[in-house]
Amino acid sequence: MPGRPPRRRLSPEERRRQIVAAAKALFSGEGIEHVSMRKIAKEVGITQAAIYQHFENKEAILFVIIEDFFSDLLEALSRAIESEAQPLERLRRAMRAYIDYGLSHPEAYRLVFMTPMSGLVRAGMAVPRTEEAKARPSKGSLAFGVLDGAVREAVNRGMTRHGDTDLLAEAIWAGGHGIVSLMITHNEFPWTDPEGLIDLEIDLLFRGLLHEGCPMRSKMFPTV
Amino acid sequence: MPGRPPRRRLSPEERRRQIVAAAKALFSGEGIEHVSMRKIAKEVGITQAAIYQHFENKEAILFVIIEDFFSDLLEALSRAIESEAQPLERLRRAMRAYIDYGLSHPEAYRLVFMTPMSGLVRAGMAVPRTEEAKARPSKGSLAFGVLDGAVREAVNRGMTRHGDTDLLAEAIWAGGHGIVSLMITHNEFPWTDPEGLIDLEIDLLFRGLLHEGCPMRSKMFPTV
DNA sequence: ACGCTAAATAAACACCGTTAGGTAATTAGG
DNA sequence: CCTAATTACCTAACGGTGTTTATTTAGCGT
Repeated sequence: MPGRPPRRRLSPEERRRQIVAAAKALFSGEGIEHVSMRKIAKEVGITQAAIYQHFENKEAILFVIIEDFFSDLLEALSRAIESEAQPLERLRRAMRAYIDYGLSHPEAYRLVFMTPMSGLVRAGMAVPRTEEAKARPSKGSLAFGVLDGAVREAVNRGMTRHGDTDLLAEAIWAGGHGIVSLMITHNEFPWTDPEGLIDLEIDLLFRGLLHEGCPMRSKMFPTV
Repeated sequence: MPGRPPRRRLSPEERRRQIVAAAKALFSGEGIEHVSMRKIAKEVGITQAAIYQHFENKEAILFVIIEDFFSDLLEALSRAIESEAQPLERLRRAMRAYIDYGLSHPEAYRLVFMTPMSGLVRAGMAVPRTEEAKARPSKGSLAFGVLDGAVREAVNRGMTRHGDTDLLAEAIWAGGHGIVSLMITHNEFPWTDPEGLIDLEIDLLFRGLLHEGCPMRSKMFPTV
């Protein structure tokens, strides 16, 4: 009978890489719920307890995944707007890129934006408004900054109906998030037209549901 | 030493009520993650295994909670629009009621609308479009129907920029969901003005981000 | 070649959802 | 009223989870 394979010692850096890689694989494969320390360890070829030599706990592994998520998101957003000068089109492309990125990374998106306290706060996404975030901006806050910046451009040029940039950026973000979140959670829902829904959501946020001049009682822009 | 307290047998109906009540209490108290069969059982005063006499599994308990959630949501939406005739104001009130209800039941909302496959599909919310849902509408599909109906009124009266009622209802829903979902998950996020954000989101969906006549390249309403 | 550091291990803890099988309380039938 | 059937409930266990402790041992520096 073969004795168990000889214990191999790897450099901490290499093992960390392996562990994160295995976690990511299980992650996007079977979904966040089914990523366990034991499965990660088996994938890597070590015992579950060995992981704790390299990560304080499970959260610490997920934290790395979250950071990578924000890093890739930032790159996707930046690439989406880089070759465009018109502010509104920049904003539209940023939203579209955000939605596309979210929908193509559903498990990570769920972890970051749909799990209490896992993403934003801990990864320090926190809109670049706090002093701390302004000093050492995280990839997350930079990602939000892309959206925020696009909105700011439009506001500064007097293109918008409303002037509070911060509030507008949050509202725009919420709209995009609503689409991503809903389609991820209920991907079996009988959506009439997913692609059309995305376009309509963006258009609604930009142009509104109503015909121009259609009167409506509204707290922010009372017409009636 | 006192022998263990005598075993008390209750009627299945009464026990079911107790179990669901205990689950709901733990639910909104400690959050969905920390609701376990053992804790429910301890709260009720029975052993964990006894629960399986009344519910097939944990999901079955959550299912009852989901049904109640939809039932209460439907009532909240109905009450919000009952004394209003103007279509747009009915729609606005329905959205506001949806958001308020979600934010005041964060744990249940998370379970229903932010957990894969738990809510809509299984509770049969499924927009009242499928034949099955039209025949025996669930509380969930009726709740969506309130939103759907309000949108339909506005569309029928030619008040809207776009004519696809189904798509519009989904987009409006996504917008409201975005707010609720984001504020629930990131309730520690430095929102500049939560109340203002809700109003702005609704106004954005109705009136749009842009000044009237502000040109923008758009897939749905090209102006440039 | 030796000794030290630390990566890896084995074993255990407390928790989870769920199941099998035995006990006993309630109820139906005679 | 006594018996028999039903079934609510319990005890014990299984395999899973994250994590901790004590121990072994690989690999590097002297």
